[in-house]
Amino acid sequence: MKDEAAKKSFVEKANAQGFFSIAASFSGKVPDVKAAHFALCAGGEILLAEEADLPFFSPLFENETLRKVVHDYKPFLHCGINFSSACFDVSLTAYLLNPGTAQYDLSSLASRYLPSMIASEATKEGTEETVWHAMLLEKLYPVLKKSLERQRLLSLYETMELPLVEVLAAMEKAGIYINRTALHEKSREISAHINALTAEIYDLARGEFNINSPKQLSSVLFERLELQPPMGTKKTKTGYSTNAEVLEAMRFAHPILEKILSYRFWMKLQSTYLDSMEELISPRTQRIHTRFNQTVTATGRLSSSEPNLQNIPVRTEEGRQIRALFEPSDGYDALMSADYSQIELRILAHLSQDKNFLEAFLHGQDIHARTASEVFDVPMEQVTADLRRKAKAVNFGIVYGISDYGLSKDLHISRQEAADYIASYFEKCSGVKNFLDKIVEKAHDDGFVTTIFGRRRDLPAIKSSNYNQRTLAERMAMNTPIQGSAADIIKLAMIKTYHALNEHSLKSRILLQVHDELVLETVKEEEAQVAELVRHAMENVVQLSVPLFIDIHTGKNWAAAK
DNA sequence: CCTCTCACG
DNA sequence: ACGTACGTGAGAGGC
Repeated sequence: MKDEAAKKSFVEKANAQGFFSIAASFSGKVPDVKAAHFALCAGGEILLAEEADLPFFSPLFENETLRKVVHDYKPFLHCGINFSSACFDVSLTAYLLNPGTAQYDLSSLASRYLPSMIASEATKEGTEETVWHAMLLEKLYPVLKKSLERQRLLSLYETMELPLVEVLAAMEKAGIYINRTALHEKSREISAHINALTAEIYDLARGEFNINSPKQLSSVLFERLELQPPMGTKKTKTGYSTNAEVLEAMRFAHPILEKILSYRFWMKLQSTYLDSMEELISPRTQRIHTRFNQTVTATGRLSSSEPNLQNIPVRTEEGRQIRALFEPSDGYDALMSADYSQIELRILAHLSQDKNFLEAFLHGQDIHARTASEVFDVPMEQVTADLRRKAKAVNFGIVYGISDYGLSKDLHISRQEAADYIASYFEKCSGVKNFLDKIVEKAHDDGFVTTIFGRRRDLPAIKSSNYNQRTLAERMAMNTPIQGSAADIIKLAMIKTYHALNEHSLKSRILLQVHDELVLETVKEEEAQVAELVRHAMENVVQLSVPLFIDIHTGKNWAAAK
């Protein structure tokens, strides 16, 4: 690396083509990621470097006119290497080009986008891996860049996905504090519940068995106890399904059923949210550093893993006690939750221009009550809680790509009744009906759908002769522009919020994103200012035909911030 | 490694 | 007559 001549020649080649690639191997976990060694490539010329050589490279790295081509930018940020807007992340661009695939590793991308590359070359052995990666990156760059431009995805990359990486890295680095003592206490409490239920279940089953095994449970319920499975219960490979829906439907047939449901509930909390969470507390920071994955979902949403902090319980009181374990870390006073109100239905209003939806949101009405009023033909004042519940289910169904079967199952009504609701809905909300018809037609014609911001999802199955595959693709065509536009909006809001907090030198920071919600930790003196700043950023990130609205709550823990 | 189940938006 | 709600991640069992 001390070879000045080699470096000089490398810089010349990089300058001549305006870009160079960097592959690195990383070690350690967030927030202690270290880059072990690097391979740089420009015009086929390779430079190798260790972390100690970084100062040597800083003029090259900091040159904003030179594009740095990498695969997976976030780990670079985690170890302090920032390429800002001059970064071309091939994993992100490949994701934008085809968000439906699971594979964005370099070998897969090489075989997909470099047809001249022989299969064996895409996973070259023998050569130092980082060197090979740097060479692949250099070849992939012009191909991916051209595809991105051709599909009008470059601005989405530059204004949304790339700037978001820095925000996500900061959130991952911050982590969220979990009260370990309270977690142990909760775990002991739940273990007692589980032990008691286990004994009762063995007693009622007249023998011991593994309650966690659907196979064994099915044989106990439907063979030993000779219980009758509810009509239409699905057969799995090993017997009748024993899921909550089945057990609920037959819950009064035998006292064991309530016990099983209860056992399952506590077991879920214990194994998924208490036992495994503890193992993921960083010994150094005492916080949980989830990963926010940017190239996973087909719609543009983020996902969260190790652990997943986007599915922490909230719908039951006992579940909310798990949420209450998340607290502000040292030096912070509160957690703040800011969530979009009905963002998907507001997007539906915008995309469909349906008169009822536009009017409801422009007048600040309760959208489900308004829907009930229309569908069931009663004045707004006479909408009962039950009618509202039903209308809410229909609205959800619309967003998912409705079917009478799905709605009937959700509401426990007959298929005919569900079909009647849908027919009435489409009669009253003809704008929505028209939009859904048009988007499916467009998907058939083009083979893809797009969001408000131009994110695209290919739907090749829409031409399938297989009924299941084709109708699934049609539902995706209806759902993706809605779910994906919501994802776009909150991503932009995160970028805006993050920079607004930085520009005002505020200590408060974003910790989590849960699809339509941001969770921040705040200090007392900043609370009012942060609330105002977050509201402004989230509500004004885009101008739709209807206003965006967020609810903000602050508390001593995540459950209290609701 | 796949299946089943269940937590979230 | 057919079988379907959209998008995720994770634990446990069992092959």
